[in-house]
Amino acid sequence: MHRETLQRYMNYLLLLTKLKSEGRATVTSDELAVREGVTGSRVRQDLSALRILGKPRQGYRIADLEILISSMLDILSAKPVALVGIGNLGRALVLSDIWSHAGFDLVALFDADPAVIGTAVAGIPVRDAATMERFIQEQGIESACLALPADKAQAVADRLVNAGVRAFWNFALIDLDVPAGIIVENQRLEQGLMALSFRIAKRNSDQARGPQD
Amino acid sequence: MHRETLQRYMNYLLLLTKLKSEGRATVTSDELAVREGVTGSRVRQDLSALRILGKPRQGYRIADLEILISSMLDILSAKPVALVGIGNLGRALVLSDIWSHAGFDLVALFDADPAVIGTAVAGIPVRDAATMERFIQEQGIESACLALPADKAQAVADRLVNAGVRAFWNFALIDLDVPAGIIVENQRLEQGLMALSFRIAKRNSDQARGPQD
DNA sequence: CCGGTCTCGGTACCCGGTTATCGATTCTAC
DNA sequence: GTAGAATCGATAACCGGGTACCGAGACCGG
Ligand SMILES: NC(=O)c1ccc[n+]([C@@H]2O[C@H](COP(=O)([O-])OP(=O)(O)OC[C@H]3O[C@@H](n4cnc5c(N)ncnc54)[C@H](O)[C@@H]3O)[C@@H](O)[C@H]2O)c1
Ligand SMILES: NC(=O)c1ccc[n+]([C@@H]2O[C@H](COP(=O)([O-])OP(=O)(O)OC[C@H]3O[C@@H](n4cnc5c(N)ncnc54)[C@H](O)[C@@H]3O)[C@@H](O)[C@H]2O)c1
Repeated sequence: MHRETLQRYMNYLLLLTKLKSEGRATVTSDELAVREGVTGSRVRQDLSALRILGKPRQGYRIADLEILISSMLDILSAKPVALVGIGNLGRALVLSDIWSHAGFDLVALFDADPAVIGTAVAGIPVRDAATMERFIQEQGIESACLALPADKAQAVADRLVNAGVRAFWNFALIDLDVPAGIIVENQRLEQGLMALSFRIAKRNSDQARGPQD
Repeated sequence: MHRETLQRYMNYLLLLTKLKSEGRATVTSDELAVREGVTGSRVRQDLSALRILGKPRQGYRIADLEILISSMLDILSAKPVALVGIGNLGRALVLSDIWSHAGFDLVALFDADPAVIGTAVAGIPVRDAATMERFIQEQGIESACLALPADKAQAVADRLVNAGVRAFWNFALIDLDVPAGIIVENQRLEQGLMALSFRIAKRNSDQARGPQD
């Protein structure tokens, strides 16, 4: 599955949550389509691929969509995850509620700074990074989020792989070198900002040329 | 231009910076290709679209690539930008060095909390959000980053649009409603985490079925 | 100097994502 | 009950990004 498609599914889910909170029980393909900038046709094909059936003149049942899309993304499972690096970024991530939304359960925080070890963030204690391997192994944690300086990330990742971690959400500005089979999802905030820059440049040049429609 | 293509250009740029720091002066299309998981053909077409010429048996001059890709993304320009919401996330963004890499110059910070107003982060003073409009107008700032709670984001965005802001980098978990022509680039960290969840589920099911190759 | 090899530039083709279209089904209105 | 509108499901057509391929230029070794 391509990234665009995956992103569409995620956006459907985000939108469904909103619709449900408004009391809606069903939704049509065209409604989902306009929010995504695609046609109803595309939406119907997306849902069809998940074996989701709708009813003519009624649409799709929101509850069905939520369950099926969620299970495809495997975000119902509460996979335990650890976060290493309780700086500004780490703290913001801990305090956000994205973990449960994406099927993770944030169960452990680690840092190397004595000033933060022993404190708690969002009720989760910050442990000494020196004790990391043991805790990870004992708890069977297979996912980790890295929010620490680029020059520390590779060494920490190596230790975590040894302890059994098989998937990383990496914020450090470095390409991690990991064994085959280990997943690294890099979160490069730079890219969002560069994309914004490009869109600004494009809009400005389009307006300078004058709208063509 | 599609998002995938844009992302490829950005990755070329990131990689070029690294190569240059290693003392390299030229790079071949195949070298750039393997890092991106595409063929040399695709890279040559990408570069050809930017009117970048290489030399047979030598490759492309890294300096040329950097300048042309950078200018396409318009990241040489140092556009002034303001950041609103100096919480954990805002602080992490201020302290990162992504702004200059993406063609922006972070010139102003705003918050509503008296406890942080008057302090400074990375040498930039935090101003009272009440004085936001005036400063934005006087400085001619047209870009803003929103790192504040979802229920405050729309009101702040409205005020900023009135003051002249025409592009947003939005971290609040809400779909901003803005006039036509105003750009909103949403940074949804949830998506990265959901993508990780999906990749984990896919790997696990693939392994269960056994490698097919 | 010359064949061999490497890599670029351009072209043709392919594939899959997207849209368009049409028949089938269900609900509403009278 | 029937006409009409709305919406789904399926299929076909379209389009553009990606790949394969080939000829041309550049460097190397002998
Ligand atoms: N584009 C992006 O993805 C992006 C954006 C912002 C920041 N970042 C990066 O995220 C990282 C964290 O940012 P931040 O503002 O929170 O930085 P920070 O300095 O505030 O936090 C880093 C934390 O990591 C801890 N740490 C250092 N070495 C460690 C180790 N070996 N084991 C465990 N913990 C260790 C430190 O004690 C500190 O608490 C930085 O590398 C920054 O460059 C990336
Ligand atoms: N997926 C994501 O994109 C993602 C991830 C993490 C956090 N977030 C969001 O980012 C936002 C900030 O996160 P955080 O951890 O820094 O929160 P935070 O509470 O630490 O910081 C919010 C800051 O905004 C300030 N603020 C509130 N109202 C304001 C106003 N009207 N004008 C100016 N400033 C105002 C507060 O004083 C505070 O300093 C939150 O909304 C959070 O949900 C999003």
